[in-house]
Amino acid sequence: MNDAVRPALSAPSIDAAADLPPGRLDTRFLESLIGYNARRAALTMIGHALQRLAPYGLRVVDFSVLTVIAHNPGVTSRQVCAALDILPPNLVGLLRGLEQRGWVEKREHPTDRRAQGLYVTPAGAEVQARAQADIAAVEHGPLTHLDADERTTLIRLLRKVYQGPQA
Amino acid sequence: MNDAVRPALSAPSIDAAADLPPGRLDTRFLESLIGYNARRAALTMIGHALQRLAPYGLRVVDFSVLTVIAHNPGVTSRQVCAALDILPPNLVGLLRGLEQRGWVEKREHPTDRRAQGLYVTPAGAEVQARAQADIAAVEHGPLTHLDADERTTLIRLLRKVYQGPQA
DNA sequence: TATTGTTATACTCTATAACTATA
DNA sequence: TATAGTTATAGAGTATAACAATA
Repeated sequence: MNDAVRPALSAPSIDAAADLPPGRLDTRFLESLIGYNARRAALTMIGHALQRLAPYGLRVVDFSVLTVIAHNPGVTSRQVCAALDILPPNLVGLLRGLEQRGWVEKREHPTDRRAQGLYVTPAGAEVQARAQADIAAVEHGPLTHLDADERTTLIRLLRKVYQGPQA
Repeated sequence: MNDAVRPALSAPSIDAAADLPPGRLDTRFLESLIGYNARRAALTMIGHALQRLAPYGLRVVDFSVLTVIAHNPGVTSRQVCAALDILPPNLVGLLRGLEQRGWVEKREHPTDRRAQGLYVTPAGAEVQARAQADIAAVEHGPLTHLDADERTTLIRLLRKVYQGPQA
């Protein structure tokens, strides 16, 4: 997000949409698109999450990785990559950061000596649980501007978009 | 609904989520979030748009800029930046590309000699109109997995998320 | 021969500082 | 003093190629 979102003083648009408030541009086509609106809503909600995670020194991607490991003890790097759509080379640095803070540790995999099992430490589990509670609070809080039914409907429709009708 | 949050296990049990299909990870918390689902839906729809725009040599951001200019003749750079949340230095290259292809041109601003009015050329208007039709086709086509009512509801709820209840 | 984790690296996208010419 | 457009550049995010160890 950036701050360059101040409407300009005058609207030099000559003949654009006459039924729009003066000073505002006609962006109605873009605003009619699912992708455009979904992206803006995602950026808004991710911005809220960002603020809630900042006290823990976590970015959204760090929290996602930490959460997947916390909920799937012994998971491998490749599995985390597949679940979160992260490329393996880019996960290395993320894991290194979580390891250095003592929140994640690698142990040898029980059956495959190439792989490593990922686990959260007690400290990591604590941080993840608190962060998850904070994220859940903002998700169900007034910042979403949605009641419970609307949230349910919204998520159902979004899943339909990216998973198909069978979702 | 499904607000029950998974307990954070730190014990090294391999199969954490016994009620999940084997081989799949537990990502249920992330999947309960508006931001996560909105981002995935946005990436899906933007991917579709990407494919439709490729024949014109347009990326999504190029199409967005071209569309705003086409629908708002004489608009200034700063207004485009504000409308699309693009930082002014990053718009320069985008406009240069559209100018070099003969789709956009700058004229002097009628009242402010610092500014420039942006206009689409006839060729630019043609490309924009065709691209917009293609985008609209995929938007209302079977790839969205939504009927008209669902699309309307989805967009209304997404706007509520990022614009507030008054939207 | 294929896969896991890794390094190095390139490419893209986004953000900041600073300049010029106008207002 | 503030704003429009621009340059240069820094930083984050994302992508590909290739390697050693293991399957």
